[in-house]
Amino acid sequence: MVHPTKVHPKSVLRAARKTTRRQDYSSSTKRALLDNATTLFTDHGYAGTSLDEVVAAARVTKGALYHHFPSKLALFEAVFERVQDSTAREVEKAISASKDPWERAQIGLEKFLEVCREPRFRRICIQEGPVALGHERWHEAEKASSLGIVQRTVDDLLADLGSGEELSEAFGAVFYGAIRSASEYVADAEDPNAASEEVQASIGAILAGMRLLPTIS
Amino acid sequence: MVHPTKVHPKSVLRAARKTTRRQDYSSSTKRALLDNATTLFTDHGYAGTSLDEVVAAARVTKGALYHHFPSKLALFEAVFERVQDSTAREVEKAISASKDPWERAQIGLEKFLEVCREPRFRRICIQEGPVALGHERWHEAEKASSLGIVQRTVDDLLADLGSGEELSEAFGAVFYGAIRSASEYVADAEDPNAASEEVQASIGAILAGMRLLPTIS
DNA sequence: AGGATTCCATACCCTCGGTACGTACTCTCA
DNA sequence: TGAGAGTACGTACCGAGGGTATGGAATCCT
Repeated sequence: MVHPTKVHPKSVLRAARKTTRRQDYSSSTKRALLDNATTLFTDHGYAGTSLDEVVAAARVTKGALYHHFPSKLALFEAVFERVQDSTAREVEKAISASKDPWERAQIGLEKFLEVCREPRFRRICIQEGPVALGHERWHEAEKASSLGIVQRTVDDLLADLGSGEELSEAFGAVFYGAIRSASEYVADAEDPNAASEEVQASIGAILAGMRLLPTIS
Repeated sequence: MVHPTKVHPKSVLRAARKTTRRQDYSSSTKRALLDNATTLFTDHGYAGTSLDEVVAAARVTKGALYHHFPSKLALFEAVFERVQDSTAREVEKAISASKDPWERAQIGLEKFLEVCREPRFRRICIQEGPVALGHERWHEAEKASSLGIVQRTVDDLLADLGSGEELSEAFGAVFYGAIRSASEYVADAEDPNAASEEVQASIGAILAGMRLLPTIS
């Protein structure tokens, strides 16, 4: 887009520093808005948090908020994507430790349950997400993130079994729902550690059973 | 609570007819409110429907609404419970056709997926419910309804296998999540009939695998 | 018959998302 | 280096919508 024909020396300096002080301030207030909005959305949900609360927590005014985000929904969307990305990256990184698809599934499940212990992802991405963004947009976003990870993992399992590929998407949806529900079961439990073990044993049993099947159809 | 010592002849007549004309009018407008609120909540969600729309559709005013329901949330709650109850009863009735736990599971799943083709239950009880009522209240309601059915079915399966009872609740949560997610997979599919078959085959495979396990732990 | 109660309408209040506009500060560029 | 342009906000206000207060008409009780 930008085609500077001549480069001013000062511009060179700024190109080295990459940002101006002004931009630093700006991105700092934007981060403050995102951070505080994240905690407020996590605690009170989308409809339950007012923008006045957000800007007060970030120590700015609505003018600042609406300079950075065109609407409350856009603010939530930015929060949503940040939480989603960080979670997905964490799980993906843990999974990459192994090559065996069954081990990867187990590691991924364990890591996912661990991440969900903190309510951020559960509340923002699982509970509020589909309602605030709409089921359509939410599903698209999940397909590119958590659901995508589950889908690829399931595909690997089916490939290892050598059958059931035509049920790939259905299995992906089923397992994703199972994992989501499991994360809430763990979060609601009085003893989350024990609950996590239970859930891992349950899904582990399901996977073990599938391995025993001669073919899947 | 009520201990009528003497029964007035007129009261006897009303006891026979069971309701007065006035009560008929009242319950009629209440039903109109519930019906229209149900379709509006289904189409636009909880936050997306205004009470003005509801009362306009029911051809009454906010005075009438607030006479019957103390708040918007209470209105939603009434709608929620009605949809939830009718759905649960339908599934329960279908399940009762068989005694074999594995067959009951299959029948229940099929019926549940069929019921979820109509968006009422999905939107109101699955999507909006937890956000509008709060996760706590929603989970309690589900435990007494759909989740309860799934839980009892799962318990029967584990009992038939003769192991895994200590994982009962975890399995219940996992399967319930799987089924919920499956219903949305079916609803979003271009060919819901085919998608329903896929999902039933997937969960069927999972159940078949579990039957092959010597023990579950 | 007359008071009590139910059922509902009307008018109003308050919160909150969003907009219009003003302003101070900074960056650019001659 | 200083003046114009643009950025990053702050302030004041609007309108939609949930909720309330009040009143009245119909009905029920005795």
